[in-house]
Amino acid sequence: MEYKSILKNIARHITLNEEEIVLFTAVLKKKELKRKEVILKPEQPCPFINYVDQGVLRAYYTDKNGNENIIMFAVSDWWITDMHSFAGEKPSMLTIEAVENSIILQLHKVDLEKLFLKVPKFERFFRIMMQNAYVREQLRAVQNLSLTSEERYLHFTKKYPQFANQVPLKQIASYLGITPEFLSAIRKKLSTPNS
Amino acid sequence: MEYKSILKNIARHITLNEEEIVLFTAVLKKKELKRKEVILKPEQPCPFINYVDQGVLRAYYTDKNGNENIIMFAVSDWWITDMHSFAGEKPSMLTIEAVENSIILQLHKVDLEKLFLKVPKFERFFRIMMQNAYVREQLRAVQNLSLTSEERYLHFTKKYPQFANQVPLKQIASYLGITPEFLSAIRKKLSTPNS
DNA sequence: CGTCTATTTGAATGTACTCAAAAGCGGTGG
DNA sequence: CCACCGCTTTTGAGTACATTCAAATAGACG
Repeated sequence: MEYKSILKNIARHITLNEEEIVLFTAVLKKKELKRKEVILKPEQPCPFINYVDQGVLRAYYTDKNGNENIIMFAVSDWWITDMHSFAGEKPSMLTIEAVENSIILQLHKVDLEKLFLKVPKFERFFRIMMQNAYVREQLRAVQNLSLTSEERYLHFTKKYPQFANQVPLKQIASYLGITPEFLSAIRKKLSTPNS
Repeated sequence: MEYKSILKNIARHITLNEEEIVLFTAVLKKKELKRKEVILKPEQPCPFINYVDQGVLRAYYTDKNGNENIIMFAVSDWWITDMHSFAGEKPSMLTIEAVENSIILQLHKVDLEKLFLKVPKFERFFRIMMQNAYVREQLRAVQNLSLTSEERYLHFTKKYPQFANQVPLKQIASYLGITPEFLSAIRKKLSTPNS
């Protein structure tokens, strides 16, 4: 079954019958992405949300100096989009790109709006999903304000051990809001038996 | 009408009939808060969300060094809670406190759950509310990663001019993630006709 | 008016950045 | 299969941004 993992993801919060499953899966668009393939560029509209079936994606903001600031990673079983653009139908600020070869399922906004009307349970599902996303961001804000760079790095590797292996140091540094050089120095310090 | 502003807030996203308005307003609990009055302390459960009818509230995290890190402010017509604690029924990490004399309307979790069953439209309302909260946090994350302290301060005063007047400098510094001394220096620099 | 807290000032310090260059690593083509 | 290319990671020196600490000044509230 192609949609096994996304249906399991949905089932964590709402229960769908056969008919609803068909309605839902019918609007999903599967995409296979190659490493470094970009699915969203700044200034474009972002009329879809993406479920990561396999692989890793990242979303980043390119600032006026040309630096990439990584806002989030998404591994298997995560959802990722530029929510600001998706919800408000505004031009995107972010780039979304595959970190490695990946498979995603895209859900388009028009299809989602129809789905809300036909199967109102999905309002509940997305309410809970948004709530979780908000909580995650709020926790991240707490950590950025209260922890040092070293503590944030340790917390990151503990919380997302899969990322630490799949994602280059440079990108982890960007996510943590520090330079790659400085993260390299932190790693060195942590690896030397403290003397 | 006591509930005029909260009903207008709701009406931005869903339409309620007379009966639904009664059901909703019946579960709201009005509270008058004095300056510095605390409505949530760390480790307590947080079974309510708060609508700010008048005044200003702040939510902050107290780290292991005893420093207060302000996560958010809420002025009139905003909602505030420790969403991590509210949604997950976990002990709170935050303190929520009135910055000045305020009036809030509290909505308790059990009442909200009942409301979701009786009036499913509220799932939609809170879905949109969570979505907006998530977008706000994501924008803040972008700014924290890509702007300097000075730029963040300017952005803050532009976006929330009401806060800059109602909230002490010390708390703005805490929200921006810098020390009061340094914010004072930024202000001084900005006020001197650049020479 | 006096007390308490917030803000400003300045000096010394530390954290993290920039820039430049070397070393490592993976993929590709000859 | 090895040599080369491009990109990532490491290293180090010098610098800038932001903090800590201490003390003076200003403001707010009872």
